[in-house]
Amino acid sequence: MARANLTPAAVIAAAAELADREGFDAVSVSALARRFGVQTASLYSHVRDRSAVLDGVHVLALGELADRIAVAIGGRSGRDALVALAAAHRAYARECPGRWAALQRPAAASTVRSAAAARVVALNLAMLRGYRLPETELVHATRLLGATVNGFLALEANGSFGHRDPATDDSWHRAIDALDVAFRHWPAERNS
Amino acid sequence: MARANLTPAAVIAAAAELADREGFDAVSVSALARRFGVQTASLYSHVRDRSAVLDGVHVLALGELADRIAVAIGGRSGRDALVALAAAHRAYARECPGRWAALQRPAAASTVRSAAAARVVALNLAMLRGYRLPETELVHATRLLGATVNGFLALEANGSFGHRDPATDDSWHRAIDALDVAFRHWPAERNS
DNA sequence: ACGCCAGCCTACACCCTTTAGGTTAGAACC
DNA sequence: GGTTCTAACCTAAAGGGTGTAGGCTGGCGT
Repeated sequence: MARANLTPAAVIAAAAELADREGFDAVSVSALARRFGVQTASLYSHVRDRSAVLDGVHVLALGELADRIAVAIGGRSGRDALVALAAAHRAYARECPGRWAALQRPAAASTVRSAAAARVVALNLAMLRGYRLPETELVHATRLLGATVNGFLALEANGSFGHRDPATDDSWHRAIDALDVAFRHWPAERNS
Repeated sequence: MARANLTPAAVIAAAAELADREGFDAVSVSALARRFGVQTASLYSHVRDRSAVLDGVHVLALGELADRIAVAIGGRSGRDALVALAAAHRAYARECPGRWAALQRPAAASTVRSAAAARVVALNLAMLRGYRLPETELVHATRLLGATVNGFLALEANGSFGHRDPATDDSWHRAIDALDVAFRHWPAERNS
C-alpha cells in the first residue's frame, strides 16, 4: 500500500484549488480523496472533518489576501491606498472565487486568532492611517470598510448586479469614492 | 393513502420556518418531507428540486422585507428614512435568520423578475429621493446601499465582529451615518 | 533483521437527492 | 351510488456524501 505522502497542508491546498476550479460547494472529502487517489476514509488521518479543511482554506486565503493588500498599499496613502486595498480584494475575489468564498464562512476561533487575520487587520489600520480618524473610531471604520467592500463583492459574485457591464465597474468606483468621502467626513458620535 | 394537502406554497412556507428555526443548511427535501409526514419522493410532485424550494423562500423573504421597509420608511425622508430602511433590514436579519440567508443566494431569473424584487428596488429609490442624486447616479447609490447594509449584516451574522457587544451597535450606527454622509456628498463621476 | 505505528484500506451505518414506475384518494361525471 | 380519470401519494433504486471502527502494512528507528 504505497503512501501518498499526504499532509494537512497538502489537503488544504488541494481543497483551495478545487474550490477555485469547480466551486466552493464542490469541495468534499470524497472529491479530495479522488484527487489524491486514496479512499475517502484515509483522509481522516490528516484532517478532522470537512469543516476543518475549509477552516484551513479560510486561513490560507487570509494569508494570500494579506500578501496582496500589503503589496497594493505599499508606498500609497489616503485615497490611493484605499482604492488599491479595495482593488486587491476585488482582484482576489475574481481570480480565486473559491478561496474568496471560504472567507465568507464564520471564522473558527483558531482562524480569528491566526497571524494571517491579524495581518489583514493591521493592513486595514495602516491604510486608514491616512484619514487621521480618532483612535476610538478605528474599529468602526474598519468594520465599515470590510462591510462595504465585501458586501459589494458578494452581491457582484451572486449576480445581483446583472451582467458585468461597464456600469458595475462604475458602481465599484463610486462605492470606493463614497467610502473615501465617508472617511474624510467621518460622522462623529451622536447622541441617540 | 390520505392526502396531505401539499402545495408548493405550503412547502416553501415550511422551508422558511425550518430555515429560521434550524438554520439554512438544515433545509433539505428530506427534512421537509418529515415535517409533512410523507415520503421524501412525494414532495417532487409539488416542487422541482431543493433549489426551487430555496428560490421560493428567496421570493417570500423579498416580499416580507419589502413590507417591512415600506412601513419603516413611510412618512420619513432623508437621513431618517435611510436609518429606518437599514434598521428594517437588520431587524429582519435578526428575527428571520434563515429567510435572510436565503436572500444571499444567487437569485434565479424568475426571482429577479418578481414583483417582490421590484418592490424592494422601488423602495430603495424612494428612500434615496431625499438625497436628490442625479438620475444617472441612482443605480450606483442603490448598489452601495445594498452592499453596505448587506455586507455589514453578513459580517455580523458570521461572527466577524466578535460578540454582539455595544460596540457593534455603535459600528452599525456609524456605518449608516457614513452612508448618509456619502449620499449627501455624493462623489461625482471622475475622469479615470 | 525486527518491532512499531501512522497511514492506508475495507466495512459499515447513516443520510441526502432525485427518477421511475406502481397504487390510490378524491374529484368529476353519469 | 357507481365509474372513470389522474394528481398525489408510495416503494424501489441508483447515485452520492460523511465519518467511525477495526484490520493491514510501508517505512522508520533501533
